[in-house]
Amino acid sequence: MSSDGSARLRVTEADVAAYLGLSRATVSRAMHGRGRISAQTRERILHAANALGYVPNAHAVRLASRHNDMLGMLLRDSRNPAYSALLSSVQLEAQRRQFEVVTVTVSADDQGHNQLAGLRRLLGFRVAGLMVATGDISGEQLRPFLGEIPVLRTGRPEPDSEVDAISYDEPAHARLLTEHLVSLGHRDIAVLRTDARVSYPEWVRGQVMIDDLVTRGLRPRIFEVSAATDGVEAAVDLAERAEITALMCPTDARQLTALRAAHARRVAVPEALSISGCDGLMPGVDLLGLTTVRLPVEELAKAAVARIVDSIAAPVEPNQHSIAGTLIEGTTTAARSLD
Amino acid sequence: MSSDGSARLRVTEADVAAYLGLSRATVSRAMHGRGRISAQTRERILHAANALGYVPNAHAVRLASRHNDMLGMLLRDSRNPAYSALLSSVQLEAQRRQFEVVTVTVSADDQGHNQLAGLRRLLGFRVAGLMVATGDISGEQLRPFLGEIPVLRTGRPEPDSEVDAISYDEPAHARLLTEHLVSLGHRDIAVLRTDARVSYPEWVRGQVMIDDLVTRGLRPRIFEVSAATDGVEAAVDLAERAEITALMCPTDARQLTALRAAHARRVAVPEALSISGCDGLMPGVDLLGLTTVRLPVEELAKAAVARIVDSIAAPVEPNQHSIAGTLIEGTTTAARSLD
DNA sequence: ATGAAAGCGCTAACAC
DNA sequence: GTGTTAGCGCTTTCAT
Repeated sequence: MSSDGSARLRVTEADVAAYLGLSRATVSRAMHGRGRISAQTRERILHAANALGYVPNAHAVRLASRHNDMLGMLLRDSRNPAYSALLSSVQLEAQRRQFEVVTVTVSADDQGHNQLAGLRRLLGFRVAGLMVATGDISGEQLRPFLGEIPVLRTGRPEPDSEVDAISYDEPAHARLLTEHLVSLGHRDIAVLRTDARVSYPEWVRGQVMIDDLVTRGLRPRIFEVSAATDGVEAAVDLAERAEITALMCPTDARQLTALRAAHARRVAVPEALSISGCDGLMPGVDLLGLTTVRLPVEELAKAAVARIVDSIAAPVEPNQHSIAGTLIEGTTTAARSLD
Repeated sequence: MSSDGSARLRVTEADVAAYLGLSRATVSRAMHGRGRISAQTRERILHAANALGYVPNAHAVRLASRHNDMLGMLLRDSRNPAYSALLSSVQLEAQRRQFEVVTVTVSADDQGHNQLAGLRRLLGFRVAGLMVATGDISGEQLRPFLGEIPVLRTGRPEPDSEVDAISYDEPAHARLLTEHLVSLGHRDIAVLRTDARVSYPEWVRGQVMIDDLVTRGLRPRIFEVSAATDGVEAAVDLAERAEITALMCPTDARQLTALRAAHARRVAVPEALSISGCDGLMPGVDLLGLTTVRLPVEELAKAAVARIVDSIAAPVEPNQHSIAGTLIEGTTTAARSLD
């Protein structure tokens, strides 16, 4: 487990200093650009460092220096494109602000235990702030850390009002879609509602769609999505019998399933059945012409990093901020045909 | 930029030692389980550490201890599910082996410069090994590091034979698919070939499909995929005129586009046109019934981590290892109908 | 089994 | 502007 790496990685600040007949302090100043140092020696040092292949030891730097420039991100193991997209956006945004991101991916198997272990690993790095992008760890479990380090629940709604959070405005997404369908003239609408235990955000979307439709005086048909069944077949049945003219899915993946089922049953989309999704993250979603809401991933990442950086600078009041995406009107929805 | 975190994160090894009236050395031994220490004091220490909220400073640990337990991963900024899936799998596998993974995501904008800067940042952490999961940095650019630290090009084919690599066996994937279609009786086949500059792996798939079909005595129709056009429309044109009975796409995303185009033109899939893809990573791919090849992401991640860990233990001969995925026979392909 | 002491590689006052 | 001197928090011989 021990690498006896050769040359360059063994070069230390002292080596560079000795090579130039300078002191380590001067080399240090040259490397991170702070402190008084003549432009000339600075150049010489940088040049020599490069020639010798000197790369400052990040652990030593962080141990010795006061300011912490690492952000911790706790991520749920997931193929979920929403999370992977979030990670890369956060990483890029943090980099832009000169912060390093250290990520710990936790598998969901072990209830709570893995998550807390992950948190501890992050704390070991003395991260300046913590972004928690998983719902597996409760607000309750987060509490003990709140006083010690900025914590931001990221990309997930947060029930605990003590915990600062910034998430997608899923209710808004749901309403964007219902508004879209209703304004197209649809009245007989089915909604796929995911079991909250399978996916909480999906459940929220479905539930709000249903509520909103009811508020508008409609009586949506509801199909439950669980681990066992996705409800799509049943919904398409209804479309086949012309009992519904629109089907609202909680994700684009499910929308694709619905599209496929409709196609197999020769139910024309969007002529006979309009179908909507939610996500907008699938590669090629634009080419596919899906009607959906695009999650504002980049925007969320920017806002999250900004928020956590702010609360590192000075404590902030916990707040539940959310960001809404935008409706993408594709070709899977159309005005209700009056036949 | 400086957090003056309170209580727990200020607790140090010395605090725990003082609290118990022991020496720091003993506490240290208790924390990482090595060295002679009585089970009894070990328990006491662990208990006290927990009570005081002591979390060892990872930087100090890594600076003081000999063995390096970090793996560096250079990742291309990408929404590409193949990469995000790889990242989470690698992370999980590394964790299983008690390695920490530090990732740097590089955006592709700046030719080579960003990539090298990313590499240096990784080296700063004195990572024990480097996984390079981007093609943006050439074997040539990797050369200088080869002698100093194990480097593994991961998930991408490597032209430079000096560089150890483990990647997907894209040619095998291509042949799995051609074999599948040919055995279904298809003879008039179109292939979408992506511009190599847009995506090298996609280009390989397409090119090998074409070569393999030619080898089998067929004359595939070729459609170029560039940033500007995806060739799908043209291909479906041909299907409409019954000049082809199968269309091979380089990715599942493009396959979806093709499916949609076919549907729009009322070209029945798979009756009139069989369509294949490649990836198998899209959420819901199983439900959609796509015929594709599933990239062996988990397997690759396992193999990559194993390989890099091996070469950390002892130098290995550079080698170009590749892993093939498996054919998924969906419902987008079927035997050629003889009409 | 435990403690004392010497670093690991770097930064940060404080002198000069 | 540059050098000196203490650490940062931990590990690790080497004694005891």
